[in-house]
Amino acid sequence: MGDRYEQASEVFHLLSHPARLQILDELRRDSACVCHLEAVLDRPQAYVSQQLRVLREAGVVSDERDGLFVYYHLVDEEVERLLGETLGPAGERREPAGCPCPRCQAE
Amino acid sequence: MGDRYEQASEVFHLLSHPARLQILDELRRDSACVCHLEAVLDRPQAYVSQQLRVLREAGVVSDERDGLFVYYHLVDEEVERLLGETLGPAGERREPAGCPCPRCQAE
DNA sequence: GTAGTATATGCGTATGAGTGCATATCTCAT
DNA sequence: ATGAGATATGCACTCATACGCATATACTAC
Repeated sequence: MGDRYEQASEVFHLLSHPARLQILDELRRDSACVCHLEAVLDRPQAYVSQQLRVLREAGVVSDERDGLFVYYHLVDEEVERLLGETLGPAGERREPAGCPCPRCQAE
Repeated sequence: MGDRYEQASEVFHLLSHPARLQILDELRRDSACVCHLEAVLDRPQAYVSQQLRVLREAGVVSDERDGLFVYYHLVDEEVERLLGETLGPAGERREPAGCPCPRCQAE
């Protein structure tokens, strides 16, 4: 079937967006809560949540609640390889100022 | 700068489209004329030409005229690697019925 | 020149994606 | 139960994109 290309194009569509790309790049370093991503991207919380929803519904990230915070993980290996191909190896985890989650507070 | 993600997302955007993806997949097997792609995709000529323009203006394919026919080549190595990553190794070149170019006519 | 074939371009339209904003939901603490 | 912080959802608006179609251009043969 030709919808092999349909399927593949959907994966690329997820990556064809700067904010989503940055989120995924951050998540491949380490899982992170929404407030962490909000601080790194410097975008409103609702905006980050919406992009996370797109990624979640596509199945490339998973969410895990811990008290007030929700931690997101990158779970798609193909996406991880594609990120490595175009962005190079994952960098260091950054601890942005203004993120209240316990992980970022433990400087 | 953060527009590293901007740049990368543009590459992914090109690939986030079934028809363009199929064109690029065909071109990584071998260069091909428009009528070849038109036959493989089973789409109107104008449609194929428009997608080729997008790819050409993005610099991932080049065009080379030979008489009546224009042959397109895949020239972007990163795109070639990304295609290999998600579509697997390139398959055999197909010679579709209904393509008048000399290459396809030499069965 | 004309005719015919291959390819490119321009334009109109409709559908969907991206984004902002208000608000709802969940959880914990008091 | 109330309040506060973290996250999710719903809705509306705008703008880009995909696509179809008519037409223009480029080349060849006669």
